[in-house]
Amino acid sequence: MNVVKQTEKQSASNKKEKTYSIGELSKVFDVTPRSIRFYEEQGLLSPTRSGQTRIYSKKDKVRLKLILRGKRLGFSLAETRTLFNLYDSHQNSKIQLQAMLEMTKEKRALLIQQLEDINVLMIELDEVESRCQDELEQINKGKTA
Amino acid sequence: MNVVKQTEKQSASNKKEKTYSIGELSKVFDVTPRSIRFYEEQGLLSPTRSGQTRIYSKKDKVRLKLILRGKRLGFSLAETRTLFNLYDSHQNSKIQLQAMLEMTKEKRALLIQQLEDINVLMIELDEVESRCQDELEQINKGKTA
DNA sequence: TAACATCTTTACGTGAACGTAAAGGTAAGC
DNA sequence: GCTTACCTTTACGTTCACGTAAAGATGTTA
Repeated sequence: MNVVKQTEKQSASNKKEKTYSIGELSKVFDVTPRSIRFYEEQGLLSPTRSGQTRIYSKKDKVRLKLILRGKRLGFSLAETRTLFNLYDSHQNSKIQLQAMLEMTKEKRALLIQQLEDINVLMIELDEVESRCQDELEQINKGKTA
Repeated sequence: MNVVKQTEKQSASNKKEKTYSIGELSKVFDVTPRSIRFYEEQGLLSPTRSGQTRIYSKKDKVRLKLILRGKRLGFSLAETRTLFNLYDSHQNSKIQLQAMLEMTKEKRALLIQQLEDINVLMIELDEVESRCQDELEQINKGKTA
């Protein structure tokens, strides 16, 4: 009868920090649980467990967001993992920092290229669109087709 | 001895229009001939032939450029093909035009999302980079590590 | 004429990112 | 106590975008 479920109970019984089930995250980000488990298998997430069940913290949630954004920008999971590892390693040796800088530089170049691509495509879409609309008007007015 | 090859000969013997071999295009765009043939197999290119050999026109070259830009932006070959088909169909029925408009709209939304993603990532890269450089300076000065 | 560079087709192989059963555990609610 | 919902693991299957021989045709160069 009561729509309120897990979420409420947790925040009532436990004041520590909000956590998420795999199903919740899957809905929030519109990905399948299978994908989320796969990301873990690939070393991109490491949720804690309650028995067998995975418990995701806010940090995990942020990570997932980063993974998905990376995907949208064409990063492979392996690349994202590498970035995570570099970022996580707080021993931060000189070599690691330099690797990080090189990676950011590389990625930045790619992003700039993408920006260019997007600009060009946007303009082309503009043209195509207005031409389409013109033709549609023609059809609707004069019965050209 | 002479570095000048096919290209020269063609433009000398034939004033029509410049054409390209698969090898030329492959160098120009830094893709393998295998990929170019694959795009043809998928219905994205249809070069003419001279005997068995594929001959690519300027139009084909433009198409290839579009394919690759699409790829960089995360378009599948199937999507690009659909766009090509819509664009090519000059019978331009009302339905096709509307399909085209919807597709451009969809794509535009994706591009806007990507722009957002890129902006966010750029800022993050800035932060990471300056932090890295700070730490590198620390290391180089005080021998912190 | 022989060697090479480049082209061709056919066809099996591959890596990434999941999809999809199958079979079972656990906790909530009726 | 039974159903329902959600979780788990294991493991094979699939799609996309090519890679990679293998084997042969064609054309230019030494």
